[in-house]
Amino acid sequence: MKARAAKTRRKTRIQQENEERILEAALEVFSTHGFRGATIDQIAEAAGMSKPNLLYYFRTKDAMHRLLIEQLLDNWLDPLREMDPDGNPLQEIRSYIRRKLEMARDYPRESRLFANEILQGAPRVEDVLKGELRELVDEKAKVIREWGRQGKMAKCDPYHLIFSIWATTQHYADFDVQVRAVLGENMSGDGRFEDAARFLDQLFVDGLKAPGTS
Amino acid sequence: MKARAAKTRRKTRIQQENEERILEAALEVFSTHGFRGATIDQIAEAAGMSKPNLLYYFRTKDAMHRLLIEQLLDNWLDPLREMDPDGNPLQEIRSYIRRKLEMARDYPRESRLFANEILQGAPRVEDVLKGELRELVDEKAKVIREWGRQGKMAKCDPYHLIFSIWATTQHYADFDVQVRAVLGENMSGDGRFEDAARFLDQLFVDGLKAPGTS
DNA sequence: TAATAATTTTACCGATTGGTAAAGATTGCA
DNA sequence: TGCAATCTTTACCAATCGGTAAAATTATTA
Repeated sequence: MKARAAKTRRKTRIQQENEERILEAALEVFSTHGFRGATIDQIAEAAGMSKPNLLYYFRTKDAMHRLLIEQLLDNWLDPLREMDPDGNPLQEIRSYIRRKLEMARDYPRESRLFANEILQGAPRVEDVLKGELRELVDEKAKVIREWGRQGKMAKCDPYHLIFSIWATTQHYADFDVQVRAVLGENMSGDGRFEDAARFLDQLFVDGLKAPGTS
Repeated sequence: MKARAAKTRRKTRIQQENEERILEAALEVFSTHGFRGATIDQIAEAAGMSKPNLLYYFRTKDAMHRLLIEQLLDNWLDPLREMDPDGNPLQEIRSYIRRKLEMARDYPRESRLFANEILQGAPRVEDVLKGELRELVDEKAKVIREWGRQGKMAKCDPYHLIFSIWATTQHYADFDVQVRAVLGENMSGDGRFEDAARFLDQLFVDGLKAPGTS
């Protein structure tokens, strides 16, 4: 071991590459089988690596999962954070929906990883939900309620509005198989995405206009 | 073995009771861990039964899961089937949402079982999705599109409308942990349910009124 | 280039997995 | 009540699980 403090030891090129490959493979496997359903052997094979070699980089199955969830939560709340209290309400909601829908399109595995975690009781993220997430939602709920009070949009329950936006957008990632089965495989992903965006705009944006507005 | 044909042998009282207990336990375990994450030992323990004894009634893990999924799909499509082409469009949509929401409240484990299955690629129900489900949705989509054409409700993409109803209602079962974390545990389940119902009515029913209608 | 650090492989471990064989206990019925 | 059918238990199995030890190999650097 070098004299340099272990905590700050720079990452090797090989280490960098392999950790990336492993996390990519782990995301693939965890997102489709959940934590308990995933096996280290599966992940190792997907990463093109022997199991002991994988375990040289991540000492436990849990370590991989924990890191993935951590990275995920960082990005997951960003779109909601960006909702601007001083912006145009319906425009802000429209942008939020659009961003969430883009995430469902571009990062479906991350969405499914999260869905699996919640579905299975959120044993590894409960504190984040009750802490960071709840605070952020409380804050934005106040903003939305104030928008309603000022007549800038329809009055509605802001919590259930946010839930509905989460549900409808993430649905396209989490229930992708079902969506494809119903719409048929012949329509392109982009086509589905545009149709969904148009419908959700109509539902949420037109539907939540302040009464009496054209 | 009796002379009576094996296929039509009547079920014993004990058999009846134990199969029920097993399916109840299996639903509990499968719905929270998914197929691969669930173990027969877990199910047996939840059913208060030894593993070999359980396997006397269901010869494989798959057999339990298959039966649960089968029973589930039977009920799952009923609310959509009940949507009446000759009824009042917005009232029909309102009732459909209400029924789906009630199912999410009363049968959350069934909802999570289904969600787990879809999330994990629907390996065991793909044919139902592409067959029965798709046909039913196609049929109802035509009805909704016709309602729009006749000016009885706003014109919108019927497929994405149905997806949105599924997503928003099932969200309360599948993401229950998250909903509770955000809303706090102090609100009763009934309170949450009523708030959700009110919001979804506002979003879908008010939001989809025909343009120019009061 | 030699030595040292980083990486990979081989061989393995005890625990748990889904499932079986067969003996033992219980039940229902003639 | 006796006996066959049904049910339950005990004891097991091979395969897979998450993870380890340590030797063999490869890359880095003084």
